[in-house]
Amino acid sequence: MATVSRVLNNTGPASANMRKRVLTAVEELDFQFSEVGRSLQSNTTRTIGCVVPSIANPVYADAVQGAQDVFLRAGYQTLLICTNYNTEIETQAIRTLIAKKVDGLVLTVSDPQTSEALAFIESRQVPHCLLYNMAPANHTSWSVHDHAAATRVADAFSEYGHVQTGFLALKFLSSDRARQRYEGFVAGCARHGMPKPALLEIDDNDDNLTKMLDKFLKDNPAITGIFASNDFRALAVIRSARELALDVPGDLSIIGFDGIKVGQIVEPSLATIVTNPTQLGGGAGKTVLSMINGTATPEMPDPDETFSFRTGGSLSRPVAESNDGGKVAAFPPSKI
Amino acid sequence: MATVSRVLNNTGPASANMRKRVLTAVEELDFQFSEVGRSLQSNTTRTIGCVVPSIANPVYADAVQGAQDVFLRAGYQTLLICTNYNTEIETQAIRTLIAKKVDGLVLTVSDPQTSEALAFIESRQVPHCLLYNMAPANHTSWSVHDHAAATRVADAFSEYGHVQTGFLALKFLSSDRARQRYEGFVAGCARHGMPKPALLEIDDNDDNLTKMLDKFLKDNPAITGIFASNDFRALAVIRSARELALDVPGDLSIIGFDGIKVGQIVEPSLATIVTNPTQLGGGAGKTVLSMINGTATPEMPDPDETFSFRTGGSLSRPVAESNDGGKVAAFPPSKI
DNA sequence: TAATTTCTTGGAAACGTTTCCACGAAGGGA
DNA sequence: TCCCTTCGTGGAAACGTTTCCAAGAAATTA
Repeated sequence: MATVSRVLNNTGPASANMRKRVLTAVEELDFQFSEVGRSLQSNTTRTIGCVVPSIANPVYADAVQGAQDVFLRAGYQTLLICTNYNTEIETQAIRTLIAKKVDGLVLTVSDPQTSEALAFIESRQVPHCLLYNMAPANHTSWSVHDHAAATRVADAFSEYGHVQTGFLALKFLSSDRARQRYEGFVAGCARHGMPKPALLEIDDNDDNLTKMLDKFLKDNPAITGIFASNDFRALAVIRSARELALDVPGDLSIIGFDGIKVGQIVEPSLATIVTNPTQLGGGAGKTVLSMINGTATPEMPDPDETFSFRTGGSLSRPVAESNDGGKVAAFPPSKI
Repeated sequence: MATVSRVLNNTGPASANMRKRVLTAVEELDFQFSEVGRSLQSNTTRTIGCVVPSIANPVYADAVQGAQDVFLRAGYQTLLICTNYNTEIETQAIRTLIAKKVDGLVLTVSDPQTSEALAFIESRQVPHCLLYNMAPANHTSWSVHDHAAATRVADAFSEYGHVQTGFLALKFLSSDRARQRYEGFVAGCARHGMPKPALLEIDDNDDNLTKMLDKFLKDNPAITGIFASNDFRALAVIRSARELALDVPGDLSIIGFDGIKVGQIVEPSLATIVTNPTQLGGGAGKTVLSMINGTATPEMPDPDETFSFRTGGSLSRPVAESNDGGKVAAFPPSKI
């Protein structure tokens, strides 16, 4: 048995004869080591836990894929758990993953400040890296600098001559990410001397988005641009605007967030903040691996490089102020 | 030690006093069983392997999510591997998963007929269920009945008065799924007395789709409708058509496949085959669990219920044949 | 009170590895 | 030829559980 271990792992000596004997036996029995026994002995599982809210959201899906690729290349496998934005599942998931002795964790928690899961991880000293969260002290996180990105959106609206804008998000700005975006956007607007953006909060089922948008625009008639908290909602707003017989971008300009691929395929194309989920997921993955192996941690991108602004057909100067035709207005002013 | 095991697992007797002693010790030491030791002893890991090409594709992402939800509810966790359509990784992944002693497997392989991975699984007798594959003998699979669905697309084109159509797919119809769709579409067209659809094969990077589409339509001037092998490609075709100054659906009708959400948000909305990846993933998950527990296998949906056709603004009667305005033509004939 | 049963507890083996260590067989030098 | 070194091999312990079994304590019965 000891000999077999040595031969198959190429550790320690073995005569040529013995080597052959072992190998033929392995062949014959179709033998394969049990990783469970191995893990017990080595106290390592070559498995990384990955916890995200939902991979139905392409942002997380891409991030998970990015991390998973990194892990696979390094010989690690990925134990995936989707919490469906449920804190209990989140906590439970972490407990189980740690009981399963994962070598590390990549995770997006609902609220890093209060997360039981995160506290538990700390107490167990498991190598880990956050993803899409604001890192509390003593944690590292790969995420989009939401605040700065949202400020950039305000810049864009300002450059195109918009004054009164709106911000569309899920009710109660439920995630810390949404809050960051809202605050960044507010700050950006303030910096340009624009009035504070009006807040349009919606439910997740956007059945009545058109009605809500209608009311919102009637309540805030000066609004010429809306920043939606993600691209899907931005596209939904465009559709609703269409139903209200509003011209996008002439009557209403829309900017999204995330930079999903379809945004460039549709008409009008979507002006948006482009992010790189795969890169973030991969980065978080590499960070965890570096913690495990004690190697140098990969350098994180500059916060301001975690996103970029991409203009598109959904953004133009407001018609009322524009002195050229709608078609031309779809192009950015030369300065940009 | 034996006592601790009994107390914590509520198996076997323990005096009230002892019970308390154990529990306080557990509390004090923050003790938690190692699942590794447990697995070694019980020969079970409460882990299911899940192998798909890529979760960047929302179809697989949703399917994985569906399976994962089922597993989580049943107390199982999911070891996810994305193969990036690479057969070597596929084979390697399966080997490792089996070495890790997963209790079962849900997987999409590139070609079930020749898959080494699948053969390996069979030889090891691991409970498993295919997903989005045509099941070879002795295997079960949850998948869309691609052939029938594609036939349905031909029906739709026929109902709307189209005669010459085209089929757009990746080069060489690389997956068995794409082949099934092509064949089903061809069969459907034949049944309606329509000529055989022309085949437009593209690369994955659709930079030059517009050019290829242009040439394709010039080579086949009678074409009035295109069936794209998935929704993203359908949307891309719509964009390219727009660039070629073609009216969709007037000059060219488009039907997609998958039924992704954005299809309903964009303008024109996308006529497509709607599938339910979450349901399929969940079904495959339940099937594996039933194999593990020896319970009754869940009933699979009728093949013809694995999809439905949803019409949309991208499909109408061809203008040349239409005797009413384009707007009205966007609605289905009353018969449907 | 003694004998018998029931209840509680801890020892030991087993699961499948790896690693340390000791033992025996070669081989080389004197 | 004998001793010493080197090499190859297998025994044993350890990793953390669970489960079987035996032993002792307590409770019941005669």
